[in-house]
Amino acid sequence: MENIEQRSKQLAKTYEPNEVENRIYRFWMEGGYFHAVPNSGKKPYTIVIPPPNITGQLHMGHALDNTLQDILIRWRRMQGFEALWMPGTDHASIATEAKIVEAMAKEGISKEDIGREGFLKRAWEWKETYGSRIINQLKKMGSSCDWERERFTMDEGCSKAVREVFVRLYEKGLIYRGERIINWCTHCRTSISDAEVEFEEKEATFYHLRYPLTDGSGYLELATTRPETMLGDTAVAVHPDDERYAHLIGKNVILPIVNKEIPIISDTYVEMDFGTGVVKITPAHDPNDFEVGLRHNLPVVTVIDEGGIMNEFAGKYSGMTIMECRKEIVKELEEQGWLVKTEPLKHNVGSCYRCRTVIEPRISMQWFVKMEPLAGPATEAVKNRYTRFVPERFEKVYFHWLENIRDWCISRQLWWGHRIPAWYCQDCGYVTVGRDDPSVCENCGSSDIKQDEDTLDTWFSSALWPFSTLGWPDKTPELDYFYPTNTLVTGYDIIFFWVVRMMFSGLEHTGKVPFDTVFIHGLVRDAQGQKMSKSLGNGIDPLEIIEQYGADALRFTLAAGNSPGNDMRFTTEKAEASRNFANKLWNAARFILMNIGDNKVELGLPDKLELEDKWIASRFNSVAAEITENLEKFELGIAVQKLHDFIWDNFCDWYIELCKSRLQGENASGGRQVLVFVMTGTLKMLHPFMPFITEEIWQTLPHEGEALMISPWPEYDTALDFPEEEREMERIMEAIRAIRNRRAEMNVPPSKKAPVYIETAFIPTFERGAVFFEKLAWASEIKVGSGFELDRAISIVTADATIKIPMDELVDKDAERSRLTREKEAVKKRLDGVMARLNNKAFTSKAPADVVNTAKENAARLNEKLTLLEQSLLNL
RNA sequence: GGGCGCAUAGCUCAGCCGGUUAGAGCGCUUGCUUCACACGCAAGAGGUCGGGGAUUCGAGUUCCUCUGCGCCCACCA
Repeated sequence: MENIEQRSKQLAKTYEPNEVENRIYRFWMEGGYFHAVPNSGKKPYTIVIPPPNITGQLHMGHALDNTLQDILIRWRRMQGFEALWMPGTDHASIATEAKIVEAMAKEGISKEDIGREGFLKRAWEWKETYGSRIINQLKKMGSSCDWERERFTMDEGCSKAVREVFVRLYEKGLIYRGERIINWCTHCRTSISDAEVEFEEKEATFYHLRYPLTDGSGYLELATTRPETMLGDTAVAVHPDDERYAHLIGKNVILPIVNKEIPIISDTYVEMDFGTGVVKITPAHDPNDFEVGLRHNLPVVTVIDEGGIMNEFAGKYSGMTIMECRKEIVKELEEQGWLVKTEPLKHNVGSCYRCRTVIEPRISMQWFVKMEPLAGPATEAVKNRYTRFVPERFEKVYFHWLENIRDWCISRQLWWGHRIPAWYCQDCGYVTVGRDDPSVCENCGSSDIKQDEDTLDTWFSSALWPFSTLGWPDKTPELDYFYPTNTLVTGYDIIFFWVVRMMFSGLEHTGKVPFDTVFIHGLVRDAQGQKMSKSLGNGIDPLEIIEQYGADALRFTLAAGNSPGNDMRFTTEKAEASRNFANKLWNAARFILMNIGDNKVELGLPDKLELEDKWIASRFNSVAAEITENLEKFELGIAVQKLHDFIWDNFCDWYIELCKSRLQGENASGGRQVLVFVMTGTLKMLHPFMPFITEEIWQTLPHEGEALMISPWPEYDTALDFPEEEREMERIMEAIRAIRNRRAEMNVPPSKKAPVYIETAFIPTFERGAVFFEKLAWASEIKVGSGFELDRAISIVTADATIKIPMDELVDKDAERSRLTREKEAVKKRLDGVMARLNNKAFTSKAPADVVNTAKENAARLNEKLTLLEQSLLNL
C-alpha cells in the first residue's frame, strides 16, 4: 500500500506494453499460477493445445487460436476450476524433414549421404535449436499454459502411446499392410493420406485418341488428359449398356506406339455421356482404373517411378519427366494419326498440401487403418451429444466426412517420425509387431529380421494428443482427473486432419470422447479478405503487432473480431483501436490512483452508496452476469465488446465524470472506494482478454490476493441490483445529454456557463443529481422545481423534465418555436405508432404481457414528453 | 454433382431465444488546451438490414425463392 503513491507517480501518461508484459509474465511464472495439479478438490477444466509444428513461426492463425484458448482457460481458472492448459509441439514429419533436407542441400549433403542415423541426429539437433522458438512466441502472447507439462509428439511418453496404439490396432486387425494405389508426392517422395490432397480446378487439354481394333474393323475413339499414361494401359472400357459399343465388348484393340493387344471390357464406372464413352484403363496410375483393374483382373503396368520419371517400362521414353513424355507421346501420336483432336477441359487436379506438387497416384505397399469400425462410434458420439461442435453446423461437415471415409494410409516414406514397429522375417516372411523391439522372428525364431523403413503419418500421433499427453497408456492421476478434456479450440480447416482422428482414437483407446466441446474458429484474413499466406506475402506478423501495440491489443482485436466459425479480417487500424482502449483503461487507473493519493482505501463497497454509486454498481453487476453467460455460450466477441462498452461509456465517460466534483469534497472516500471496487471488478472480467495490462493495473490498485489472474471471477450479486436507481440516473443522464445537444447545436462553448432551471415531477431525483449539471452540462447554477417564469430562455424537453436555460442574446423565439414543433411532430409520430399497436386487439391479446407493458410505459413517456413540448410551445 | 457460409451505416463487422427509436470501431462534420487520457472529450450526419414471397399481432432475426460473392466435399477419364 505504501508504494501506491510511488507507483502512481511512475504511471506514464500512455501505456507502454513492452516492459510491462515481460515483467508480468515472469511474475506469473514465478508464482507458478499456470500449473495445474490433479485431485485438488476443484473441478477440472482442461484444454489441450493444438500442438504447433516445431518448424513453425507464430502467425495470425496461432495468435487467434491461442488467444481464444487462453481466454477460456483464464476465465475458468478464475471461476475456481483446476484449469489445465496442456502445451506442446508437433514433430510435423513432412514439413520438418523437408526443412532439414533443404538446409542440408545448401551444404551439398543429401539424406542418403549421412544415412538414417545421421539424419535423425541432425533432426533432433534441429528440434533442440528451433523447437522452442514457437513456444517462446506463445509466451509473448500471454498464454497461460502449464509449461511444466510441455510435451512433444516424439517424446518418450507420446512415442509409447503411439506404439501401444499401433500394436492394439494391429492385433485387432484394424491396421493392415497392403499394396494399394495411394496418393504419392513426387517431390516429398512419400505417400500422403486422402485428407492431405488438395483439389484445384485446372485448365487441361483433353486429347482424343483412337485405338485400332485388332480385327481391322475400325477404331475406338477415347479421350484422356494424360496421354503419357497410355504406356501403361491394359484395357479400354465402355459402359455395359452403351449400345454404340456393345458389339465390341470382348474384342481387342491395339495400343498405339506400344503395339500391344489390350481387351475392350465393360464396366459401369464409365460415364456414357462423358467424352466418347470410352475410357483407357491404366491401373497403375489412376485410382479408378486401379479399381476397374481389380474387378477385371487386369495386369498392372507401372510406367512412372517415385520421382515422377518415366521408368524402364516406358520404353524409349524412359528417363523423361511426365511432362516431357507427354509432349513426345502427343507428337508421335499425331504423326502416326492416332490423335483425333484436342479440346480444352477444366478438371480437378490434386496436389500435395505441403508442397503443392501434383499428386501422382501410385501403387505401393503401405500400412492402413481400417476406418469403418472406427468411424461408427465417432459419429454416434456426436449424434448422442457426448461431444458437440460450436457452431453446430460443423457437425454436418464432420458426419459427412466420416460417412465417406476410406481407409487411412498411415505409412510415410520418411525418416523423421515414429518408425513403424513391424519387423519382417527374412527367412519365413512373417511380420512381427510388438510393444518391444523384437530380436527374433515371432514365428520361426530367426534372428534375420528387418524393421520396416517407414514412419507414421504425423497425424497418427496427434490423434492421441488429448490422452497421450496425460500419461496414457499408463493409468496416471492426470489421465484420471483431467481426461476427458473439455474444450478443443481449432480452425475449421483442420477438422478432418485432427478433430475427427482424435475423436475415433479417443473412443477406441480410452472408451471416452476426448473433449466435450469443439470450439471452431475461422481464418484470419488480411484487410482485403485474402487468406494470409507466405507466397502472397500478405501476412501480418503477430509479433510485430505485439511490438507495436502490445499483446493485449492484439488479443483484444482477435477476440473482438471473433464470431464462432467465421473468418475475420485483421487490420492494423483495428489493432490501433484496441491499443487506444488499453490506454483508456490505463488512464482510468491513473485517475483513480491520483485521487487515492495517500489515502487508505477500504476494499469493498462503502456502507452508504450515492445514487451514482448504485447506478454503476448495478450496471457492473448486470454486465458481470451477461458476460459470464456469453462466455458459457462461447460468445467471446460479444463478451469483450460488452466489457469495452461498459468500461468506456459507463465507467469512464459517466461514472468517473460524475465522481470528479465529489472527490474534491467531503464524501471523497466513498467515491474512491466505489472507483476501486468497480475498477478491480472490471479488471477481473477483462483479464482473460487483456491479461497483462489488467494484472499490472490491479497490482497497483488496492487489492486483495497476490495476483489478479488467480482472483475470483465476479458473480452476479442480488445486493448490487438497483433497478430504481438505474432509472433515476437515466433520467438525469438524459437531461444532461439533452442540454449538451442543445448547446452544441447553438454553438455555445463550454466556457460559457449558464443557469439551468429544471421543471420536473421527479424533484428528489434531480435535486440529488443537480451537482452533475455543473460539470457535465456547464451549469452556473441549478434550480429544481416548477413554474419558473423566464423571459428569454431556451426550452429543452425530455420525458421527465423541461429544462430552461436563460440565454438572452442567443434566444431566437421563432427558431425555438420551429425546433420545438419539429420535435413535437417526431414524438407524435412515434406515439401514434405505439398507440396503433396498443389499440390492436390482436397485439394486446397475443403478445406476452411484458411486451405489452413496455409498450404502455413507452406510450406514457411519449405522452408525457408531448405534453411538456406543447406547454413549452405555449409558454414561448 | 452435393453441402455450407456471407450479403446490415462510406469501410470492417456485431446483432443470442422474433418484441421499444437496428449497434460498435474506423472514417466524416462541428465544437473543445474540461485539473485520467488528443491513443482524448462533447455533439452530429449517415441504414427502405441484397431482391421477391410466406408465416406472425409483430421479421434484420423464422420458412420458401431468386441474385451476387466465398468456402468445403465428391473417382466423369
